[in-house]
Parts: sequence; C-alpha cells; structure tokens
Amino acid sequence: MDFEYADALNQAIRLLSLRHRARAAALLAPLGLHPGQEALLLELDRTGPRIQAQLSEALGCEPPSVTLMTRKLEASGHIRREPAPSDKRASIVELTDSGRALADRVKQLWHALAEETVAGLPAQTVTELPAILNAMTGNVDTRRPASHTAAGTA
Amino acid sequence: MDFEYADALNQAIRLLSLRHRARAAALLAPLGLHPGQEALLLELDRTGPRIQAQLSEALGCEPPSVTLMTRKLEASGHIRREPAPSDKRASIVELTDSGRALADRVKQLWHALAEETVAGLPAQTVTELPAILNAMTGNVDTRRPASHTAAGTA
DNA sequence: CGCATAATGTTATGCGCATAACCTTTCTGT
DNA sequence: ACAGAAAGGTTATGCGCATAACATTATGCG
Repeated sequence: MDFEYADALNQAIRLLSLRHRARAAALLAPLGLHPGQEALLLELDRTGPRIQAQLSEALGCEPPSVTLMTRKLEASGHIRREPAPSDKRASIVELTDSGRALADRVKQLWHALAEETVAGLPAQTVTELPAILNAMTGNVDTRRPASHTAAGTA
Repeated sequence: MDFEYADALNQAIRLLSLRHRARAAALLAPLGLHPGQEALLLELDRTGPRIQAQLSEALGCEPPSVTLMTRKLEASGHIRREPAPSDKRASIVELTDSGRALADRVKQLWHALAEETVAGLPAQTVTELPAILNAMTGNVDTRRPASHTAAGTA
C-alpha cells in the first residue's frame, strides 16, 4: 500500500464523516434534534428502556456524553429517567409518548438518508457496505480490542 | 430498502467515524496533535502554501474552524501565517521546518492507520473503497450539491 | 469614479464527543 | 462482616466542528 492510497482512504473516511453528519444535522434540525441524539432515540425504540451504561455501550460513546444527551432529551420531553429499583446507582431511561412519535419521524428520515447516501452505487456494493464498514470499525476499535473474524496482517 | 438496512448503514457510518477518529487521536496524541490538524498539515505538505479559504475548501470545514486550527498550529510553531501581498484580506499559511518534519511523521502514522483500517478485507474491496466512500460523500454533500458521475434515484 | 456586492477572515456561541476527577453504590474475597 | 475493588453516574474542562454576526478589502457595474 502506498501513501497516496492511505491518504486517500483516511481522507475519504474523514470527509464522509463530516458530510454524512452534516446532512443528518440538516435533516434532524426541523425535529429539534442534533446529530447523535437520534441514535439514542432509535436505540430506546429498538430495545426498550435501558440504563445509561447500556446506552453508552450501544451508542459507542462515553458515559459523560450520555449524561448530557439524556439530560437534553429529557428537558425536551422525549425521554424519562427514573431510578432503577434494584440498583440505586443506575437510572432507567425510556421513551415518552412524544419520544416515541419523534422516533418514528427519525426512522423515516434515516431511511431517506441511507437511500440518498448509496444512490448510484452498484447493488452488490450496497449490499456489502454495512459489513465492510463494520469490519473497518472493528479494526480500529480501541474499546473492543481486535475481535474480527478475519484478522489481517497489520 | 428496508429500515433495518438503512439503520445499519447509518449506524455503521456513525460508528466508523467515531472509532476511526478515536484511533487517529490516539496515534496523533504523541505528536501533540489533535485529529483534524493532521489534515491541515498534510494539505500544506501536498500543495505548498495556501490561503485559509483554500484550506477551508480542501479540508471540507468552515472558515472559522480554519481560523482556530491555524492559530493553534501557529502557536505550536508548525505553521507560519503571513499577509498576502496581493490581497490585504488573505493570509498565506505555510509549513515551518518543524511543521514539515511533523508532516513526515504524520504520513507514517497515516499509512499505518490505513493498513490497520482495511486489514482482513478482500483486496478488491480495498481497491474500490476510496471511490465508494467518495461517491457516498458526494451523495450527501450539501456544499457541492450533487455532482456525481452516476446519479441515482433520490 | 463611486457604490453595491462579494470574498476573506475573525469573534462569539453552541453542540457532540473526549478525558480526568469525584461521589455513591454494589460486588468480591478473605 | 468488612475492606478493597469495581461499576454507575455526574461535573469540569478541552477540542473540533458548526452557524451567526461582524469588520475589512476586492470587485463589478452604472
């Protein structure tokens, strides 16, 4: 691998991050959401009530980030936090009715965003994309250190 | 396309962004750099002195971000800013000797990061990856609205 | 020319995410 | 049973990135 390729790849990942996030921000803004918050809503919608540690794990961000996100979503009435009965340290986070309605709207936007993102790509590429991206994520994941099925050279 | 795929794709992009950036941060930290700054150094290394507007364009971030990045890299002695002779508004940014040396070290890290990222992926996938990622970036790019070769449905 | 408009850059402010330090509660090992 | 370690959560702080508002300089058109 030459440097030119390496640079192109890293740059491409960086730019995709910026643009995809910016596009998501534009789509979410009318709902009063900032990018990142949608992931929390979708996670709660998928799995039901979770404690913050589980959210931190699922969203792939650190506990302090979850604290702030939940606080803001609670302030806007989309989620509710109540103390866990069996563990006085933990707090259970769940969607409110407003939050559930919002999650539905987010799902539509998310669908549109995904289609927009892969527009014009070959069908097979589109099919394989999530696995490819997840493999790359696993390769550079410092939280779950190296748990890929097909380990490489480097 | 069903929602499950859309969610998987968006989530995969989001997670790859977080992890790739985190890994980059870990690699750059010993050099005293934060992620994002390396892009500026590499751009200057590639193309020579640029004014900030050009950097903003090349890095894909907004002018205020460039202002802060250049200020910090100037404070650490890696770049130099001098007024443009032909345009009193613009300031020309260029690498110092220290900056050039740092850029060389960044290049090595960048190479290692790219190899680490695509480890275990099929060779053909690796070859096509940059183009795929760039196509997706173009699809969601709100700055350069829709300039892809193979236009899609959406 | 002179004036409206565009371009360059800066400051102020806000959000997401990170780490570090801290408190409280739970678990574990002896 | 109790001390130490581990886990859950919060606060404080810092960086990258964004937008909005602004000052300065260039430019294009009458």
